[in-house]
Amino acid sequence: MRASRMLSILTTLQARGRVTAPALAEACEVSVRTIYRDIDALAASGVPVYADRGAEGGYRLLDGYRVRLNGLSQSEAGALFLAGLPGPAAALGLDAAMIAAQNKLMAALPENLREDAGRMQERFHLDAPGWFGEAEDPKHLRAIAGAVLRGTLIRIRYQSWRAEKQRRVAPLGLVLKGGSWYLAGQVDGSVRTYRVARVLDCTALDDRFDRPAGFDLAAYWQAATLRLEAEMHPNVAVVRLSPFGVKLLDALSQPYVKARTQLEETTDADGWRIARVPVGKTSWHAAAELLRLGPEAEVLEPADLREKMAEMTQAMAARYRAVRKARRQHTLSQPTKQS
Amino acid sequence: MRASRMLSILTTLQARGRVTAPALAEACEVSVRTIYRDIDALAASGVPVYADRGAEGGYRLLDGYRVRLNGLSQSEAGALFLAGLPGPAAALGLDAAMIAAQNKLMAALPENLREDAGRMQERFHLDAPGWFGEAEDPKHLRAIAGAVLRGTLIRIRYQSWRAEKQRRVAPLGLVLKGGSWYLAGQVDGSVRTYRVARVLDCTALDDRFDRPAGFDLAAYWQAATLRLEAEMHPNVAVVRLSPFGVKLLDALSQPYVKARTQLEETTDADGWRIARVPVGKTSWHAAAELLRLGPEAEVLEPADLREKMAEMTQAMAARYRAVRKARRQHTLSQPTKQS
DNA sequence: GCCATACCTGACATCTCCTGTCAGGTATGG
DNA sequence: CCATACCTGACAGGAGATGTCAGGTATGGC
Repeated sequence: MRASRMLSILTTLQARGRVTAPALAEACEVSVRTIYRDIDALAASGVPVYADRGAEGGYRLLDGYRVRLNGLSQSEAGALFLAGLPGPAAALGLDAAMIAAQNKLMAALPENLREDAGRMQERFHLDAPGWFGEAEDPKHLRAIAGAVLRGTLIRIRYQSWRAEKQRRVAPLGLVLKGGSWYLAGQVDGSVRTYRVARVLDCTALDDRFDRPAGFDLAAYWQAATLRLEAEMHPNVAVVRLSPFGVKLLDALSQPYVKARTQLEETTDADGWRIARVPVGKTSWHAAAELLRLGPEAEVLEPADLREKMAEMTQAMAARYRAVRKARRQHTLSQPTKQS
Repeated sequence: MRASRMLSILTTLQARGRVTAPALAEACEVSVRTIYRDIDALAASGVPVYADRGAEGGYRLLDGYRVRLNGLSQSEAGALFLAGLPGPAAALGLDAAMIAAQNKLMAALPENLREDAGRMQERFHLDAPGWFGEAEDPKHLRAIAGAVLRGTLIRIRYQSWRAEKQRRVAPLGLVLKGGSWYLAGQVDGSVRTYRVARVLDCTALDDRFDRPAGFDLAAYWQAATLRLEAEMHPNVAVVRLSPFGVKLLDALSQPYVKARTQLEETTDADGWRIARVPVGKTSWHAAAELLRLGPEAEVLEPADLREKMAEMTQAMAARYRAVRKARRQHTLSQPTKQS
């Protein structure tokens, strides 16, 4: 009888934190004296059980002892600590919680696995923003995160690239992409993506919403990014490139564009090649990308883009030429007065 | 006596996996029969202990039961599952291990915390590459990761932007930045950064190395990125911008450049403003960035960059003008024959 | 098919330990 | 001061634990 009772006491202490002897006596249907004897026996067996006398008293286990993790393999233990996003956790106000949780997790691991886990933790690092980027810390991230977890509606005032709008949104999930936070939110039955940094105001509502059955954030995000990246490059420019221009395009293009650029194998008499390059929706976007290639590229099609390139390059050349002439006349005349 | 023995048996089973009755009997200094009785009692108490008869037999606990996590707060449990990098874990060959570990961790959580943890897991997502970027899967990542964890040297053949080199490296840590993997490695006493995708060959050596005392990967990486980002923009261009040019610069620049661009408050007679913009080390890099602004910007200094801009814009304008003239002559003459 | 190894069970004699009650002490917070 | 909780020793009575022995079933390796 006693043996199983002691197990029961241990389990109860692990699960409930602090329990009084009278409570344990009632649960086990024995006297309080017996419980005191059992607690003595547990302590003698090595279980770090502690007592608090007085009102608000009772028995409890040493913090940390309650946590015990066995049954993980070496790589499993290490993989757990590959995870760990100090930056995003801090952005969400969870840095202290994460540190505490990881400490407890570490303490719960057997000694041999603790070393493996620690090694993984100190030898891998995640730096979310790309080069020259910066981690965002949007004003309303925590409020939105809270609503995401609670499953309650929010009302946001949002600055889209066209205008300012107000929306009542069901926040389904948050995504961190290249250092920027995005909200996947449902409005009027469809799921949309909002850049959290562009949320001007956010009000948490008490109303709950029905989360769409089977909503898969990762799958939604993958589809959404493909769609948006395609939308940002709806057009294709036919461009004639010098050999150096080919290299420049490769060096200056992002993977999305690189992957979809079609370069002809054949060269013309001058050694130039034709390429079909995805470009932005407006002629300004498209022109900006292609202007970077300087005189090593010539836009052939579409005609309006070609015209735009011609206009812009004439204007640029004229500007530099005008200043050159003005400066040449200056050097021929008397020195200008300083003001 | 029996009660503490049963605790001991339980602890042993949790720690060791499978143990035979004779072994337990020896450890507890009782007869095998008594152990059989104790196991019966444990099972009766609800502990899921299982027996395998025959050679390679023994007692073990139900898998998963061995794992038990208490003592975490609600936010701690959630924060643990904010972590979780399926992409990088897969790249390192740890996806299966991570899934298994997280399942076990989840199973070890008390019921109420399991819901919180699951909610965090399904409502937050990390997409490491920035927009239009792609997740790398470098050929030698796993070999390098293995050496990082073992603390053994590697010999790599590396393609720097200048030439191909061979190095004997002490791999100290791996960093994932914006979807790309970097190795922090020690060579000849100093720590350097290598892009893992540019490693052409990697040979793991058996030699161990002394890890620099107190090496902090996160601190090293922060310093290294600041240094490299500064190195990539060693110069400053003085640029005159139209009102639209100011907006273009803001829209097209990355945060690093935006943060360090100095825009004068005053405008000249035409409404244009002077800006000091960090630019690349070569005139080509610098020119490529500024050409994107089209005729809305005019480079004033440095003189050589200005000269470069003048040359390039003359050349570009001439190219489009020449083709225009050629096409105008074509339209005035008889239609060209199709071949 | 044999062997070694492991789990499994009942019976029995002997011995050890567990339990509840009672009384009185110490500690703590309201 | 009071209520609540831990703490300890003494005692009578009762319950359960332990080791030995014999024989059965199951499993993998050779």
